[in-house]
Amino acid sequence: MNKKFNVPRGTSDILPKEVFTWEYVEKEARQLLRNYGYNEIRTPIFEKSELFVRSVGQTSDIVQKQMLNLSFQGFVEKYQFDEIGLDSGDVFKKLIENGWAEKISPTQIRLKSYLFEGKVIGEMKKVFEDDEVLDKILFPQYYTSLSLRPEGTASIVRAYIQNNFDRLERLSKFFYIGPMFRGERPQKGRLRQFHQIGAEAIGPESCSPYLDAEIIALSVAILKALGLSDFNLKLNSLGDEEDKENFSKYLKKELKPVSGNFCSNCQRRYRLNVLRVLDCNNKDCQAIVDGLDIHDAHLSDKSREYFKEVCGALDRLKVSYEIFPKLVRGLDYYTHTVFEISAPSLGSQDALGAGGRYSNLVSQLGGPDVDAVGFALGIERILLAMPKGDVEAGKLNVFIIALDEKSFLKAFALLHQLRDADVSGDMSYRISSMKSQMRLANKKGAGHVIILGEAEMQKGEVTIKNMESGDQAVESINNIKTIKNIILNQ
RNA sequence: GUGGGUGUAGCUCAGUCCGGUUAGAGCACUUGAUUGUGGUUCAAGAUGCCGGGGGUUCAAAUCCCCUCACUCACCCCA
Repeated sequence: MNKKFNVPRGTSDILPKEVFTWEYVEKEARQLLRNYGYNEIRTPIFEKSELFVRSVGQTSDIVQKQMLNLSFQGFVEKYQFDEIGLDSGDVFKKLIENGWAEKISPTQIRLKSYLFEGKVIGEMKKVFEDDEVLDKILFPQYYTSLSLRPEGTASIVRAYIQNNFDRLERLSKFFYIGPMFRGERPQKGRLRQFHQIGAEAIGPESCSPYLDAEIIALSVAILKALGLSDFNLKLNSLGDEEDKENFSKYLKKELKPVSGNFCSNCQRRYRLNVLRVLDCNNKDCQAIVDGLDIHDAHLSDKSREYFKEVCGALDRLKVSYEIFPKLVRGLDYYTHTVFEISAPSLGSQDALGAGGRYSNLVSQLGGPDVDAVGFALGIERILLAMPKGDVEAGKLNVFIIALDEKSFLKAFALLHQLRDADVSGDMSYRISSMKSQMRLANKKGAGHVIILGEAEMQKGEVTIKNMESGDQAVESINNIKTIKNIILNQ
């Protein structure tokens, strides 16, 4: 016997009976998104890896260990400095001067492991003052390859910039529905290929607290439309870039004496991105952080005012939320408003959706200096949290039963005439007993059955049976219109 | 990357602790219950490398070792 294949780990087939539910979710979401003035955009499911490195953030777990790199012969080149725009002579000269030459292997693997041990970044920073050069040396693969998208925002922003939307309109509102990919260990509510519904509002006029509120209200509205009610909305503001910077400094200072007590992850976070220490789940880390009394002191007056307006707008829309000063999110691009919607019923992977504002991402990716705000919802998690009721499966209008060879030919032709007239129908392609064909018709959920046998053939008629009432009618086989009307109960 | 759990019929599982006839159940499937009429009921039938490899034994689904897959949790996130 030949080898039997299974789906790759962390992926799954969405089978026909499940697709009805998926279509329902997508339909409801599309409807609402359009009601709110968002238009669908479809971007490739892979992009240059660098796009994600620069948007999601080098220090994020997504980039460091979850990105699925595409590699095939002739595409991922052996790493060469000049391919990523570095002068190799320059780089090596500097490295040799600083005694680093022997630590760098051609593939950079050794160097990367130094980074994860946290030993290298400070040292290297002294050698290369330019962050981008350092990046290219440390993560060359991200500058020479493609990756499956781990999230949607980066691609949308890229498309916004590439297509010069800022010249076209003052505010662009996009939504997307599609698969995302992360190389994590799968578990309940976490897959390597998962699907998101997301929306982004980008443009010079996107900096309004009412747009923050709209985005949050919209994500809540979609969940409610799908029958979800048991979820919590956590809200926070990180402030602008400067506030974030100040907050980081403040945290570094406050946490310095106790930083040795953090879990190993937070040891790294402390050095690379202190904010992330705040949402660590480790008990010890939480205890340390809880002792800090985090409030909104890190926010400038302007940022605090903005956040107040967002909250006010949400109040007006009667969207209930809870302010969570420790909510920081794992993607580096967020500024100001961040939010997360979680469902306690989901277990450990409880985030149904999340989002926030990202004021600097568009310009960071080479676009105009415009603001943006958005959210993403996880479809699989929505499905897990949705009330279990069955979504109506597609039913057939008619099932045609042919009882012998001669009637089969007529039946086959009739079936196609009806299909062309917008009647959904099917038949058995094997002539078997009336009983078994009736059973089949019933299983397919056919509303009516057309019977064609010797008796009908002689008179040029068909028998039409209503499967619900059991009533039968006889009609001329040539009278397609009347047959159709009976079948569709018109 | 680190732990725990589970792999037996198409599906959901019992049987494993304490080795012993022919490995079971429910659902699903096929056929039938007098001529060409479904759902409910009844009857009959088909279905298994007991995840894979190795070992112990007269004898292994059952005990031991290895391995693979799935799953849950840590981590991280949607």
